[in-house]
This record gives sequence, structure tokens and C-alpha cells, in this order.
Amino acid sequence: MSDSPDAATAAGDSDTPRFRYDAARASEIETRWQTVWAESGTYETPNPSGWLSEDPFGVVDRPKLFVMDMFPYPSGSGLHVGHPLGYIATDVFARFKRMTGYNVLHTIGFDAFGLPAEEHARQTGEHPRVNTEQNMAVMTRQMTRLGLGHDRRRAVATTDESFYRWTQWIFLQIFDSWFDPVAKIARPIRELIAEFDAGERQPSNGRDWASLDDIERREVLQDYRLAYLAEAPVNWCPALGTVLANEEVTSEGLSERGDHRVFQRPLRQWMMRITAYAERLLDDLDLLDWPESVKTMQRNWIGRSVGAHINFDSIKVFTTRPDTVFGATYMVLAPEHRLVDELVPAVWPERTDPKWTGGALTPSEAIARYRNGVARTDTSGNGADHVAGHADKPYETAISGSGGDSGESKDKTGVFIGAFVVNPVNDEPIPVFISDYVLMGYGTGAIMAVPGQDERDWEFAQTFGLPIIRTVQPPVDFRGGPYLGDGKIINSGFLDGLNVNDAKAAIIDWLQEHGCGDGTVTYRMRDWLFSRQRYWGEPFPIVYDPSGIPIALPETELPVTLPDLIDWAPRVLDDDSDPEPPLGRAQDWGAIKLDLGDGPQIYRRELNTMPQWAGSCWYYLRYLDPTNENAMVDGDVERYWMSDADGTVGGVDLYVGGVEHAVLHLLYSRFWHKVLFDLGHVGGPEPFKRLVNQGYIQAWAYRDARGSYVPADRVEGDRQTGFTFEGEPVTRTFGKMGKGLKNSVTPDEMYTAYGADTLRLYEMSMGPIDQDRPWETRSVVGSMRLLQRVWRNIVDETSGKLTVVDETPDDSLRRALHRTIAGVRADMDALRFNTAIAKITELNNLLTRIERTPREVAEALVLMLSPLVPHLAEELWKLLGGQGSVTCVSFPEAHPAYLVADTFDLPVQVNGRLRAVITIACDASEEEVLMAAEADPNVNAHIAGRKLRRSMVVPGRMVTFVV
RNA sequence: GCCCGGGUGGUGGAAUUGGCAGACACGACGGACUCAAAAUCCGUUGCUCGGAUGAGCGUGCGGGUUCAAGUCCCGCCCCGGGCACCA
Repeated sequence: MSDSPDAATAAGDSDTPRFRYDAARASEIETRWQTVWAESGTYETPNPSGWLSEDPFGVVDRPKLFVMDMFPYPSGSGLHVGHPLGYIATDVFARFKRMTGYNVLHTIGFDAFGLPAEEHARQTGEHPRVNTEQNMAVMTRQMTRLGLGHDRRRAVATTDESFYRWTQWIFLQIFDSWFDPVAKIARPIRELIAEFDAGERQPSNGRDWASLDDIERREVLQDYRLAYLAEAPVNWCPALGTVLANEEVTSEGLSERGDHRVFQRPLRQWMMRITAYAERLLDDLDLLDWPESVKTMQRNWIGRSVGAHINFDSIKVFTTRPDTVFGATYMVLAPEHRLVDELVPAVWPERTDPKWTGGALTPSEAIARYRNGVARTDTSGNGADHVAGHADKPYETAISGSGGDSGESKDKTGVFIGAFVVNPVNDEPIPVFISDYVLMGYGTGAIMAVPGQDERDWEFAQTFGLPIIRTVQPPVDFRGGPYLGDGKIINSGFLDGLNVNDAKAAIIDWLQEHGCGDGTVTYRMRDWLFSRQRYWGEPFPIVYDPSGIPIALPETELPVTLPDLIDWAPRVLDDDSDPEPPLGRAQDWGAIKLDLGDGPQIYRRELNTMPQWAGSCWYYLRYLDPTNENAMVDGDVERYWMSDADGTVGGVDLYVGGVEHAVLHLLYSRFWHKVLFDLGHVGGPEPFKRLVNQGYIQAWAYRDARGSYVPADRVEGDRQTGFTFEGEPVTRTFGKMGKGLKNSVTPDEMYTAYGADTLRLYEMSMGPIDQDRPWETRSVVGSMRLLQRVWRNIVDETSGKLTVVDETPDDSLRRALHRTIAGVRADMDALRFNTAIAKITELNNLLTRIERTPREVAEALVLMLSPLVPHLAEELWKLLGGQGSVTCVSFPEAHPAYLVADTFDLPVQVNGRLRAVITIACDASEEEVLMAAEADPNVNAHIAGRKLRRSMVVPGRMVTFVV
């Protein structure tokens, strides 16, 4: 199968009409109008005040609409036809809304910092900036050629100094804030200091503020800041030479980019206290018009669990089933739990089951062996410093272990630590184990094990011969094993007889009364690891004095610009190495002389850079006011674009992008926005009111005998004959279009063969915007044909003259026109561009059947098409004598008078089967309708001679008889 | 394993609240134009029977509710995505 586009109609063909709408004419029209648009600032959108407030079209007093795409990485391979799908959709919508009375802001920038750009630069050996700028130029050209109506004045890149200056400024806002747990908002750190100074609050670590020296106070504040340095187990990826956020590591323990191995290792890194916002990030999802699947993914990621803390002597556990505490027959700590080493006795208790000891002579030995079994041997030689949990632990070992099928639950391993603790509800001593099925990072890193009501505990109890006590009565037909459902509580003293929910409430009351526990809520989400050992990112606006406690640079020092390193590439490191930030090689840059109040001193700069996500957390705000040198965005401008007229949540009115950002970008961005909201820098709590995930464009791909992909455009044959590449048979598969599958089709190929308008129309007609869709180059011609027919209904192909007539359309055509207008309006408003196109096609098909197109219909047709195919629409609009750019004309309106007809067709059913369609007057009475229906010969044939049991008329819908 | 989506002609898809299943398009077939081909235009196109009016069947499978089910209910199957020892 040859999937390459048909050659463009040769312009020189003698018998092709001279003024046919073909690829060459489309190209000429498109580039001409693109020049006109650029020169007249057609897509420049006014702000209510400030730098961009010039408003030649007088639209600033209209209702506003902010339409946005997820901005792209300036990738070196340019665009394929899958990329612009979302951009076209937002463009059509933006143009439509502009024509229906909105002041629409639509632009696009570049997410130009970060791993992909740097990895590409690393391969080509060029400075990332060179690459990045070339790529941005290529992509901008491709998008402009597509006719996207962006306000180019607002097209920021995250790598612009004038942009990342404000990324750094926002970082400082976050750094200089703390989360007030009572008000549940971020507040400036100086307010916390004031409360400490006034004695209204004492540091949470129990120290006395008044007696602390300056450095100690700065240490205390570190524990409060929303951006802070912490020694934490982080995901270290030696191959990429950087640490990664949890969100950037796959469940297999590989880096999301490049599939490199990732190791857990304790490092001092920047963290963002996103966990403080867990509850609000969860609750506010309800305010958003987002796909339910994305909300679900965020809810799962945040992972709220309601339960209780219960103290078993010194060990605090978290459980969602405090009602089962009487069934707790043993206890499990995460292997790296700090209390393990405190609790471990010198020798095994008498009569310890040999199964529990792992064959070790002492508990300490058993623990050490177990830890080494699940963790990699530490080769750095300073094992003494490696307290539990600080050993390098590849995810692989932690994840594997079953050796069986991936779906099966993992075999339970573990070892007794020789200690017992007392169950506070019944004073029973229970043994303490460590096992890797308990994770240090969740809850308290310790559980009470209730095998009767928990699958994992059941398996563990089976393995180690531990007792099982049921505390919920299973139903009679229950087949055994752990019972997770509701039922009557048994074997639980004062809880007996209650159901599970009541028992939870009762036991939490009891625990609180006796001081050995309380009800609590735990979240799965962790704080966000925010530093990277990379060159191509925003430098931190942070310096250090000898204390090693970070100090914010004053605003006057912003931006902290990246030094022009030659040796910028990160080192590829082996698995045992430590991270090494490339900026450490910028000797001169790393030290800075400053006077921060106590005389000029030399400070060391922070050498890490921010992660890719930093710029994308807030770029939508900079679109609003891209050149503002005094603020990240002017307050009035921000409120104009980000507030709802009805005073609800506000934010970007429509945000379109791929579902792959469901938890990364979209969660970080919401977090930053909420901090900015708390601090009064933005007017609403959420950045993106409405989110739509566009589908992917997929395409056939072909693999040879070795399984390698071969270029799809050079494969021959079809399904009958089989497919071949260079004479060798290949197999056909299906997948997301891209470099990997070698099945890309570029927009440029489409421009040459059909033109940008055809490409736009085709992509919008393929199906619903949120659905994946298969690319079929041979089908593109259908969209081209529609445009040709539209052209021919308005313009004479041989003379190039208008053929429309100034006659009023006949009644049925006019009705069809107004039905189309009403339908297209509704469809475009709901982003149903595929059905809007179908309706326009139907109307145009009516026109091809009549001699001459009435002007009234031609004009409406062109206006309705203009959001979809703006170039052709401009051209036809001009030929029709229209004033100004078609993009500024009002969208046609349907007249209600033409939406109702004198007569209409009504289906008639007998016993639920369609027997006729009758034409009746709209104002016919029910009796008249029934009479007309019965009179139909075919209906009559089916009811004649039988008893009519029932007949009914569903007004406007249907007549039905039951015999 | 759990949680979301989704299964409609040869293909992509359409079908407000249950109310004419298959809009619109691709492809295929037939015709016009042409020396010929491409392009363009016209016609046919869910399957089966039939000359035709028409009849029967038909939205993954099996049941059910209803005058009426792609749409609602119950039980399955398959495909795609997310999460995955989270206590």
C-alpha cells in the first residue's frame, strides 16, 4: 500500500480549468492571506490596560475567552500531522467564539527548557540554546503555515530571560511562604516569624524560638518553607545524570524518558511541599470541568485514605480498618524503619519458630541479611553511615521477587526482629516483623497485621504460621480466606455486634479517650522533588553562606541567568556515582559577592537547576502580559482574563492537550496556582477551568522479519497480496504516529498535496476531538473535494468570476440553511467539529444540485466554514465583496421562523416496526395524525382485520399502533 | 487484581431526553465526459429474499424491561488506557 499523497494537480495541465481550487491555488491563497494577517495584526488580542491595550476592533468590552493548548517542546524532528490536532481544534473554536462576540485570547509558546531539548543537544553536540532556537523557528513556521490564529506578540518561551526571571520570582514567593494548617492557606514566612517573635506560636520541633540563635532560627524556618532542602530518598538516574521526581519514574523503576535504571538514594535536594495542599488539590477537582478520567487519576495519585493512627507501645501504625484492631496478631515494619534498630534484642526469645529467624543466629543478623536481600550491596564502603533505608535500592528488586506472573500478588518475605509489642485494646503481646510489603514512604511505615481481614496479611500469616482471628462475621456462603466486606463485628470485646462503620467510629473514640490513637487522614502523594543536576534549566535564585542554609536572592538580582558553559553536558555516570550538577563547572559563576545587610560577602550559588515542569506551571499567566517588567502579570489584566463573569472558579476557559499530563504538569500547575492565589497574586484558585484531552493520531506501521520498523511510506502491497518493503515481506501493526514507528506524515507533505485548509478540515472531520483516530492519507482527498465543490458553487472555474445570484433562496433551501446554521453553531460550541462539517457538507450538496447559488446562502456558507478553513473563507469572502477580514464578521444566526416548517415527515410504527413515513401538517391535531397514519396503504395492510389495541402519537416524533 | 474508557457496514464515524440505526466522508461498483488516463460530475452501496411495492435479519454475546432499546436493567466476552503490596 502506498500511503503517500497524490501528486498535486499539475497547474499546467491544459484541460484543468484555470480557476479550479487545487493544491497550487490553495497554497497561493493561503500564503497570501497569512501575509495579510501578519501585516494587519488580525490575531492581536487587546488587554483591558497596559502594554497590549491597543484595541483597533473595539472588542475589549466583550466577554472574554481564554483558549489554550499545552505548549510544545521545540523538538528537533519538527511536527507530524498528529501534533497539530489539538492546535487546530483550539484554533477553530477560538475563531468561532470570536465570531460570536467574544474577545478571544489564543496563542502558543514553547516549553523549551528540560530533558528532551538537552538530550537532543547532547546528541548533536551543539549548545542547547542553538538547537532550541532553530527548532522553535521551524515549528513556528509550520504552525503559521497551518493558519493558526495566534497572537504572536504573546508567544513566550520558558527559556527567555524575561520569562524565567519570573519563574525564579515565583520560586522565591514559594520559598518565602509557609502553610498555615489552621487557615489551610500559604502565608508569607515573615508572618510566621512575627508570630514566633511575639510568642504566639512556638516551632513545631519543640525548640524555644526566643533562645535560638540566627542560624538555628533559619533551620527552624526551613521546616516550614513550601520550598525547602531535604535529605530524602530520591530517584537517582545515573544514565541521565540527574535525580527525578516520583512522577517521572515508571512503575518498573525506569526513567520515563529513555528507560534508564533509577536508584533510590538519600540526597540533599530541593523539595516543594505539595503535600500541604493535598486536601485542597483533591477537593477543588469538583470545581473543574475536566474529563472524569483525569480527575480520577489525580485522585488516585493524591490517594486520600481515612483511618486512624494506633500506638502499639512505641510503634505508631496507620490503618483504614481500626475496627479490626482486636484481630491484629502481629506487626510489620518497613525494613528501613528507624525503630527496628531500637527494638531489636541481642538474642532470640525462647522457642522462636525457626521459620521466623531466616536461619540467622541473632535478630540483628537476621535483619541485616534481610535488608541486604531486598537491597543492593552497598559498595561505597561507608556502610556505617548507611542507616536503614539509606541503602541503594533499585526498584527492580523491590518489585520483582514473585518470579511469577506479573498480575499475581507477590510472595511474602520477611523476618522476625525478636521483639514484641502490646496491642493496646487487649494487652496481648504480638510479634514484630519487618517485610518489604510495608513501605516506609506511606503512612507511618508500620502496620498492624490483621490476617482475618486483609489479603496481604493473610498471605504473610500463612507463610509464617501466625494466628488468624476473624473480627467480622463473613456471610454463610463465604469460601474462606480474608474477608474484606461489611458484617457484624465478632471477637472484639465491646465492639461486638456493631457493623464495620459504627465499629470504626467507636474504636476511634476509645483510642482517643485512652490516649493511644486517633482518627486521621493519610495521603499517598509525597512532596515534589524540585531540583535537577542539569544545565538546561532555570537556575535557582538561591545562595549559601557557610551554614549551608539557603538564602533567597533579593529581587533586584533577578534574573539569575545561565552562564554560557561550553562543557554543559551532564556526565554519564555509573550506578554507584553521586549526582554532579554541570553548573559546578562554572567556577566564576558559582561564587557571588553580595551585601545582604551585613556587609559584602562571598556567597556560593545553588548549582542545581529547576525541573522541566517549572516553566509550564505558570506560562498561561505570562501569555496575558508577556512584556511586563514590573510583575509576572498585571493584576487587572490577570483578573480580566482569569475570572468568570458568574464569579465561579475562573481560569483558562478551555485547555486542550494530551492525557499524558494528567498528573504531572496538571497537578504541579494547580499547586503553584493555589500558592499564588493564597498570596494574592492571582484572583482564582484554579488555573484551568475546562480541560479537554485530544486523541492521538494513529497510523499503520510495518515491521520486518527482525521486528524493526521500516519506513511506512515505502511499503508496497495490500491486505490481499501481503505487504513488502524492498521486496521483503513485512507485517502491519497499528500505533501512535511518530518517529519510533517510522510512520510519520508531515504537515508539509499535506500542504504540497492539498493545502493547509484541507489538512485542517480533514483533521477536524475525522471524529470526535477526544478520540484516537487512524490517519489515512487516501481519505484526505474527501476534504479537498468538499472545498472544491464549495469553490465551484461560488466561483466559475474557467473564468474565475463569481456565479452567485442576488435571488432569494426558495423556501426549502432557506430552511435548510437555517437548520444548518443552528446545528453548526451548537456543534462548534460543543467542539463537535466532525458533525459541524457533516452539516455544512449537506448544505453544500444541496447547492450543487441547483443552477446558481443565492448570495445569502453563499455568504452564510463561507462564514460557517471560516473557523475551519480560514484562508479559503477569506478569499471567498473578498470575492463576495465582504468588508474586512472574515475573522471579524459575526457568525450567521438561525432565524427561529425558518426552523419550523409547515409539514414534516412522521414515522409510523405497527407493533414497534416501521411501516411508513407520512408527511403531515405541523398543526395537525392528534386525531388527524392518526387518521392520516391509518390511511397509509402499508400501515393499513398491517392493521387491517386485527383488533387495534392501542394507538398513540408521540408529538413530533412518531405514531405507533399496537394490534 | 482494582479503577476508568470503548465495541455500530469493507473503513473513519453519525444517531439531544429510549422514538425512522448507518448522517457525512473514504473505499468499492456502474455510468457520463475523454483517443486514453487522471481530475471532475451523476448513480448504487448493511446483509438476505424479491422484478417491484415490500418482507425478514441487523449496533460484541446471552437474558430482561417497554408499544418502541445502539441508548435503560442483569450476567458475560473482547479491546484500549491508568494504578498496582498504599495498610
